[in-house]
Amino acid sequence: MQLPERWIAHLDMDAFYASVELLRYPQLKGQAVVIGGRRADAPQQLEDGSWRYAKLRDYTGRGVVTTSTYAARDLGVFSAMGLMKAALRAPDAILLPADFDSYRTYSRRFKAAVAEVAPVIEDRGIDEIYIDLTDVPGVRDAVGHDPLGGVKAVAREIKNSVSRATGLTCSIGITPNKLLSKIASELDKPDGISVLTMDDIPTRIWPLAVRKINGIGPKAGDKLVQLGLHTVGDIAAAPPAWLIEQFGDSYGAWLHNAAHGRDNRPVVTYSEPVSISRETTFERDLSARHDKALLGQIMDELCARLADDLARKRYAGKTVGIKLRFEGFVTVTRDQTLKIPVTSAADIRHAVGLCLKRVTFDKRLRLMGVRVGNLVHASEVLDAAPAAPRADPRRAPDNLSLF
DNA sequence: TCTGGGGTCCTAGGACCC
DNA sequence: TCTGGGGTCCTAGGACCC
Repeated sequence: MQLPERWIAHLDMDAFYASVELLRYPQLKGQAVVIGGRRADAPQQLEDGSWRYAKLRDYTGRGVVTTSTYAARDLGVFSAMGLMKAALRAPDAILLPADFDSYRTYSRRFKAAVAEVAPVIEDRGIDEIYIDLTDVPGVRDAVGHDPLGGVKAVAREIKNSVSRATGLTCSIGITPNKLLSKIASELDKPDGISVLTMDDIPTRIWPLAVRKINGIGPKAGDKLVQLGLHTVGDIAAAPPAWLIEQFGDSYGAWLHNAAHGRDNRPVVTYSEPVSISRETTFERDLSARHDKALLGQIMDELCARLADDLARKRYAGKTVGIKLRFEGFVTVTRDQTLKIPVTSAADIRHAVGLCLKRVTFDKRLRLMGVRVGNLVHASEVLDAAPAAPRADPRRAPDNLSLF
């Protein structure tokens, strides 16, 4: 066996949100539970101390499944599925609203627990991370005699540490790179460890569906299947020149490399945010004419929350953007880059007004969002700089006239 | 039964400058 | 007096991910 230059782990918490909820409601263990919906759906404790839960069948609205327990998945309920659709498949499943504060707490805990064993960690969101194990003593020292054994022992150590800190299980894939590890962590889920070398690609990776590769989404997946390529092995066997013809220089070449398990991206332990945003989907579609006041109010609220986020994270941004989604799911964005970075709700709201002027409102709205990009640290913004044009609080700014 | 909210990255065209 | 070639910034849309 050719020894890899790196050992990269991908750690994925098992049904993370649902598992955190089961710590709070252990009596639900084994049941079909779906996370999603509104705060109003939170369980209520009755006088006799027992709990009353919302059932999926009683849900009405536009929410989606955030996560589900494995019992719910057995009934065909998966992440991103509309709750109304999920209710058809599992009407008796229990519905719990998402509690992101709690999930963030457990997220910090599990990452700290991993860092005690292996400190080179790349954050990939609330419930997964990449870990570079190459220089972890238990891995490095085993290279000479039993590399795979050393890697597995460290993986067990990480899982034990996570379990002690959180009471939760996770699945770990360990391979020579991030691409393969991401796939490997799913091979033995939940609570599993999978170690793969490049030699395992033909037997363990090539039989998998093309969508198992991180970076092949619904569009590329459909196109590949349309072209007769169903498995990763099918892509690997395709002539690279043909892939490039079909998918373009960049993506075509990437597909070829990915199918052969090649990926040299480093584990990145720190990154600055690029943008911060807030958006909301309405309970019912709103008319720019009819619901003007309400839309103006919602936009004010979004700007206020975004300004809060910026202040809390100590960022300012030079580009303000809006996102509008109309009935029919047609999405439109408009950006406005300013001379001076903004932080205040009023300055954001003013720039939003400039963006809104460039949109035609001929359909009802389903969603509105605000984003601030081109971020700079708040400390780098000169207070002495001339103030950006501000909305006069005594008068409705003219941009409000659009709503 | 239509499809949340928070992100990143890529592409492609036009403006503008040298 | 019909028109090159970069580089960079801005904008809009879209794919993809958790």
